[in-house]
Amino acid sequence: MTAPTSELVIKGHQRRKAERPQELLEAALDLFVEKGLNGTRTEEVARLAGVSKGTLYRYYPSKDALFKAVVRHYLTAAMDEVAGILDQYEGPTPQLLQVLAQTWWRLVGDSKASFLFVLIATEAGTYPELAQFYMDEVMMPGHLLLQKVVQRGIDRGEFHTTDITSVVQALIAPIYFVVITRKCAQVCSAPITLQPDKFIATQIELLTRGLETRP
Amino acid sequence: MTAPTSELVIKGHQRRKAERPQELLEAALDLFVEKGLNGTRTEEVARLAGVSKGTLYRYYPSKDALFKAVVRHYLTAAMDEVAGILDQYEGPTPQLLQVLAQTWWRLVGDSKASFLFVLIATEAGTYPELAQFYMDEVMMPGHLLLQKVVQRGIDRGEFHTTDITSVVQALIAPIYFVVITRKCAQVCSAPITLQPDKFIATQIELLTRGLETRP
Amino acid sequence: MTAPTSELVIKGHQRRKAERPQELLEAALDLFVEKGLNGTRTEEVARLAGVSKGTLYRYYPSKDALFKAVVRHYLTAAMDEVAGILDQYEGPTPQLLQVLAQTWWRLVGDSKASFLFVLIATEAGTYPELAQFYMDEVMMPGHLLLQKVVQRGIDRGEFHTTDITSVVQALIAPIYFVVITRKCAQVCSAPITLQPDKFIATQIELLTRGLETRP
Amino acid sequence: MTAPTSELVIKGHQRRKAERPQELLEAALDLFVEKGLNGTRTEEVARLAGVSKGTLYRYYPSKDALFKAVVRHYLTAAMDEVAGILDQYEGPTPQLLQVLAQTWWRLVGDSKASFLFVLIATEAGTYPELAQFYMDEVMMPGHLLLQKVVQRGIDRGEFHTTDITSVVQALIAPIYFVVITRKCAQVCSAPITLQPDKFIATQIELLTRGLETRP
DNA sequence: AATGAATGAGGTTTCATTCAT
DNA sequence: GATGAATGAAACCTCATTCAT
Repeated sequence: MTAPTSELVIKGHQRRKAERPQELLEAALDLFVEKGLNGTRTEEVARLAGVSKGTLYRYYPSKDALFKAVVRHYLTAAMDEVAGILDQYEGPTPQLLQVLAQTWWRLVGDSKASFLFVLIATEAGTYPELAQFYMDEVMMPGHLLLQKVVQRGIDRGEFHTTDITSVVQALIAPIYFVVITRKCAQVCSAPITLQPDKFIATQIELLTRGLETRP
Repeated sequence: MTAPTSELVIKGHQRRKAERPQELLEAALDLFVEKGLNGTRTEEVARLAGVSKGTLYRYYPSKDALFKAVVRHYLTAAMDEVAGILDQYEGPTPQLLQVLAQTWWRLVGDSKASFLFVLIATEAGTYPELAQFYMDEVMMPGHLLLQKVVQRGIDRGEFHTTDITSVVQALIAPIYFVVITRKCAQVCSAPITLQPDKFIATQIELLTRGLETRP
Repeated sequence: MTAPTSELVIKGHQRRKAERPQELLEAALDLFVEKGLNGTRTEEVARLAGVSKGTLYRYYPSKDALFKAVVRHYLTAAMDEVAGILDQYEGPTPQLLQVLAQTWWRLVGDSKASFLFVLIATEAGTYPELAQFYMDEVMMPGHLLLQKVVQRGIDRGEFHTTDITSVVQALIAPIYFVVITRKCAQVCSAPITLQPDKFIATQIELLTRGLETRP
Repeated sequence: MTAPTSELVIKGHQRRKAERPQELLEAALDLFVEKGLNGTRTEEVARLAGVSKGTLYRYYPSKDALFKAVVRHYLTAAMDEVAGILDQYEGPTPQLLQVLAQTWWRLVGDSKASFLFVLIATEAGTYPELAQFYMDEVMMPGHLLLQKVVQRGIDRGEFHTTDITSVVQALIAPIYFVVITRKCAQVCSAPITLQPDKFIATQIELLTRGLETRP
């Protein structure tokens, strides 16, 4: 029989407080994905998280800050995890690519957060600072990561010399497609039905096959 | 020697008036693409078109109506033209697909209007009626059209039996990619440089080759 | 019988429009004086001017801009007029000082606008930019003007050599007193009753007498 | 050798607690003077005093109450001390006036608290109850006190018969000037430099000389 | 028909005050 | 008693839409 740790005795206000940021980020992600950045009202985020307007502003001092926190929480963290795999992996690059893609898909692609990828494209004009933030924190690191992977394959003689940019594009393109298609299907009677797992698997297979050096 | 038609004598005020709707739609498209639906102010549309707010509302009684008119003008018309090709075309389906894709690309894909395709995904939550309108007027007809084409290829024995939905998806995916990438490049220092013509050509080639029946 | 000038035919919207800025500035001055800068709500200014919130913002894009316009309209203009007298005056400096003081009193001191002089002292911490604006546009020019006058008296041998700053202070001090006393009297049962005309006349007399060179 | 009084054993928490009200009043005065009543946030007062918001509200149940406490602590107490001098003083009235003025200046005029005198003028409209409180607790007693002094001088044949109100005004006017000038100098590049001690001394000298009966 | 002045609902953000811990 | 999380009434400001001229 052990004494309760300090964590276990937290309850009421304290317990709520510890969970607030997470709850608010979840609510914000849901609404940003559903209604866009401009279309989401801060009060609605608060209500969805079960708190009042004022509480939201206690944790995130502005809508911009809230968006940045959402991006950091749902994307940057995942990017770092994916990058960590690259540093430690020892095996052949085609397999590495598979692992990276699957990890990314599991962490981001297969969740609402993936919609942030498209969101920024339409809201960039209204929120230029956030667009730049997104580019700096997510897009640039992502591209650098993918470039390193492809370069690794070329250096090890596993990939034939090719245009690295094209490969990066080919890796990103299906993401946009899945994201947008999924969103359209939610909003209205969808003419398209998509099986994301199957779709993404096919894309990766095509790509890695195309990249491999052949006798 | 022919008498001047009524069209030819229109000038000055009259001429301006006849061009107003067109100029307003151009301005609206520019701004919707740049700032999104929610982020575009009607006054700015009017100013960009060189008229006053009141004049805008004389032609289009609301922002929603303006958006619908933009969609009809830039997308529905193009869709009809593409559909017209299908009805008249007599040759082999692979060539038909090429012609359709090129026509669509020339009319829509290679212009600002293509961004509407992505725009609706982020604004759908805020303007559900417009989202439904877009689905009914653009997306559904587009898919039906493409399905008819693929079915035609199968019926004529030119395409091997396949999942029609997959083909439609494969035709649409590169569009999203080009649109989003182009937008990101406008807003900030883009890590990606894209040559749309080359990109789209490659995609179509891959697709049609994959669809052909082989010995 | 003359044709009506274009001014006379202005009516309705147009007529109102021409008067709006003036009416808004009057309302703003009234409320700034009554409740301070921070205590005045923009909506109240609009209502007092007989218009809606939106109309206020059509003419003055922010509360700060409104305050600056009030200062320019009620103080800067008066300062310029006072300065104009200095440039043209040819007579003895003691008389010039009398004329300047009386003019200033008539234009500013004897109106609500004089309270702006004190207002800025308490609101400076909350609106530092406006405080600086006030210093640059009103206080500095005022002091320079007064310094020039005193210097003129010394140069012409009418005033004995003295500390110019002290004279400027002595000219300004009674203004503050009158302004604050008047305000206190408005708010509550005043223990002080003030006759501004008599008070200011006495102050000026004392000052000019003290400045004159004597045999 | 004396037993330790209860005061001497208070320390740590106890000692802190006993000083809380004083520390809170100091913080409140600092901020009221810097930012005005409306511009000061209660949380900032608490933070400057080194306690939490809740603690502030434990001692002073509202912002109004806090302001009243500040006024009582910094002004009413000083007024009482000054009034005490009047009751005990036996010497000639001109000297009494000098002592009173110097005492007041040392206790209030030469400290931040003197700014409260001007503060109320701009905030009166927003906080009418506080304005009335200030009038009742500070201004009225002050005027009555001064009136009594002047009356004493007249009754004893030391002052020539004169308008008592004018004397009271003449005593108060330089206070306003010093307070406002000092504040302006803090906020921005001040065109005026003031030596308060010298200024106030000159004022008093002028006044007392003017009041004395002459042969 | 064209203009742009006017409106007011609604959005983001602040802050005095309360109260569970 | 002390804390600071939570509240929600306002405050500033925007902008789609109307309508007198």
